[in-house]
Amino acid sequence: MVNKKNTPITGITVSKNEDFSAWYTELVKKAELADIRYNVKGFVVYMPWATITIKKMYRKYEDLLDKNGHMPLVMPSVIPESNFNLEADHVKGFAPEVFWVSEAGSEGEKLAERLALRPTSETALYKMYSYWIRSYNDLPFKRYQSCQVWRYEGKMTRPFFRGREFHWIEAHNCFATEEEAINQVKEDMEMTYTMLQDEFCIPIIFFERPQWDKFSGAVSTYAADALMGSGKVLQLPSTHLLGQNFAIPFNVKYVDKDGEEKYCFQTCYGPAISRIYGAMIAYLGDDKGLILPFDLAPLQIVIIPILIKNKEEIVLNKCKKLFEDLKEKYLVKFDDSEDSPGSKFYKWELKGVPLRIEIGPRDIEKNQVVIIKRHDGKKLFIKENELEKNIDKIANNYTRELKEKELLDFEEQIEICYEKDSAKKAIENGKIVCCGFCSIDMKAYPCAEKIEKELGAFVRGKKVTDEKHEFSTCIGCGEPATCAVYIAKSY
RNA sequence: GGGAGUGUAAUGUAGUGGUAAGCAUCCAAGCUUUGGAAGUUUGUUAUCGAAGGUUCAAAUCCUUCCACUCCUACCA
Repeated sequence: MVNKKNTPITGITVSKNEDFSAWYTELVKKAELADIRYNVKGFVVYMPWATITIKKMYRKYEDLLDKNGHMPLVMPSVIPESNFNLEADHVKGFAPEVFWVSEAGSEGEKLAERLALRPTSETALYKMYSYWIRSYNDLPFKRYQSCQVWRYEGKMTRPFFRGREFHWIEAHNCFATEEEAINQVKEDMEMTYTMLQDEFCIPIIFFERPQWDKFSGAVSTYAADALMGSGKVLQLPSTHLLGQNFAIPFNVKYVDKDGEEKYCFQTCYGPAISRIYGAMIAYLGDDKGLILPFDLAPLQIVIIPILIKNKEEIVLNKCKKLFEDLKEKYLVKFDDSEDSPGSKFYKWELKGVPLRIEIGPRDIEKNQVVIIKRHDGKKLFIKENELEKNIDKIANNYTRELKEKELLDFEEQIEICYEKDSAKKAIENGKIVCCGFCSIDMKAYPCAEKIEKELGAFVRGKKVTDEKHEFSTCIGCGEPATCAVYIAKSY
């Protein structure tokens, strides 16, 4: 079969390297991940192909939270204004992006009290926590919910990355001591590494955010930045030490062993699954389309028959038998549609199916099948009698291979800088800058503002673990440095 | 929040005041095909983003709104 000149292009037409934005838009549309024709800004339809993977991601995350002692619950999606207003910094941070429900019914009757569509659930949950938590026997108290939240975003929305409605998990925990709360933050960070790096193949690094960049109402914020290559980072899950900032206004107290009433120490953790999905498909995908970790693919194996006139039956039978053998263990499809083989190859590569099995008359003569791996395009010829064993091996190795291929060495991405000029150059060269800073407290904010403006990049914070680099002076003001910070461009 | 652009069928487009709109893809039916995007025949689908306005006459000109795309700012 010969490719004709007027062949329509149903695949992706732009290169990811040359025009990332256009590439992503085409990927979302052509792989049928989201439909943006719903016509409400920032609200998109999640199509089955994305929804299946997102549900699998939720399942993995929820299993891990369960294992670490969290219990699931489901909160109402509206929050009374009086509740919402209880913690001053929190209100200040979130009020500009709240959607309000203010009337109801065909006459447009005003509600006695406005209801916020939750932008996050602290102020919904903690009202209930004050009922539920009575004594030290109730602690630690660990809950999570998987839900949608709404934020009235400014101009730029993009499917999965940033919507006015997004899908996440939020975990909200209460402890008797600050130390336990700090340990929870550490556990949250470990969970994040397990999920994002090991399961979803996205390289990340955790930073303690500067005080001016923390979650509204928190004592401190620890956020994972995904390393998207060429020095740019993307904020992914963050975990927050809330101290007693919410416990006091919401009256989240317990009676301790000594009979005294005490306020809890709280933490919250918010992995936004929809954004993680966006980051994953953006990071792993290539010019042919999606690439997915094996466990997360809606379809893991597709079998494509190569039909030659008068030899159809033997090929079809062989494919059917293989399909029957594989379907118990894997998500497998036998694509016997009328399209030509080539068009099927393109289609399933676009969809990111990890393994493609081709069977044609020539293979049957040689007692073999052809297996092609999506993530590296490698073609394997497997003898029929070794098929089962080999498929298991290939499937088991797929995600690990993908992770190794995509893992970035953080140290290779950074450049140590001692003054502004070299830092500026490093940022321009697509590096993450590591430098000395006066501090990450509010008093360093003017310093950060100046530097951020000059470099066109942001102070992401202090690295959470094993900082190796030391600096004597702050890159902004020249005063003695108290810490090393990382500066990077962000998406 | 600031800037630039776009809106005609499911999709991509032609159509710059005068016949309710042409083409291709998709989709459906048939025949011939099939080792990287098949060919062919027939058929279905649009009151031109929405609402006003100008005009004898509007997809086409004007106003407002909505949505989308890109850059910038912010967040998860």
